[in-house]
Amino acid sequence: MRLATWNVNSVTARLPRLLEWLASTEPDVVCLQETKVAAFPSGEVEALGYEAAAYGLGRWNGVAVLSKVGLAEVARGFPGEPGFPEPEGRAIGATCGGVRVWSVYVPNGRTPEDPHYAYKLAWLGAIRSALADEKAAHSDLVVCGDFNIAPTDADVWDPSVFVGSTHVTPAEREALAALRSLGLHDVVPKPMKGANPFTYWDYRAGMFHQDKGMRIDLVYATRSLADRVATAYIDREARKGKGPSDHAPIVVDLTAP
DNA sequence: ATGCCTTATTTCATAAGA
Repeated sequence: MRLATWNVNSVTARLPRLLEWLASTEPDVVCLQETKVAAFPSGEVEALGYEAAAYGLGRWNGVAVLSKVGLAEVARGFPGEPGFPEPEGRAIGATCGGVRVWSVYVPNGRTPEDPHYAYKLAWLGAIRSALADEKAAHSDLVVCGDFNIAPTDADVWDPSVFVGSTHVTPAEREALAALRSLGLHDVVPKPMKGANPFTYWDYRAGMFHQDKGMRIDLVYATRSLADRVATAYIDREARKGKGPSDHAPIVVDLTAP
């Protein structure tokens, strides 16, 4: 099974590139974030053989799961999920080919002083509880998406730039560790060029070309799935050229169970 | 970088992103 996750930064703006990428990469299951639509373009991906389940409430956020291997038990949001204060489209779960898959878009946090930061930590605490239940119900569980946290200082291009910023604070990293303590393992993808497994580069100032990026898109999988990882890579080609997302997709190939 | 791009919208300005 080929599994992928990609923050597309608007599925509307990215639709031609997304469709081209799906056709060439041929993932079986795709987690999307920041779709930024209430009405997902299901017909376009269905034409490529995918079923689609989406959860988007407006101009911000929005997540989806696409699958060629079945799409069952779809859950939009999770029990106890906080809002800001209203619900946001930040998590969707589905069972695809026997694997329980969640696509998540963790709140950004903005700054450690911002109410959005407290919301981020509360949201992470709440999804940990929900994922504990998910793991009890599904032996093969994978949580993919834009976590908006760099797990270590090696996951940002220059730690000194991020001192005092969100995405690197101890509380955020502890929230990630709490997810791992459920028995979820960080599937670190290989960069296709250079040494850094970054998945996001700011649009400005040639950051991508200088490889000044961050690893904030993560794949957290149960041991059962992590042991099946044949390869995992960051498709930096998808970050190139005209009209890219500011995130690159992660592609994970799993051997047969 | 106190916003050097990009997105969508309550558009010719703003909010948000990380």
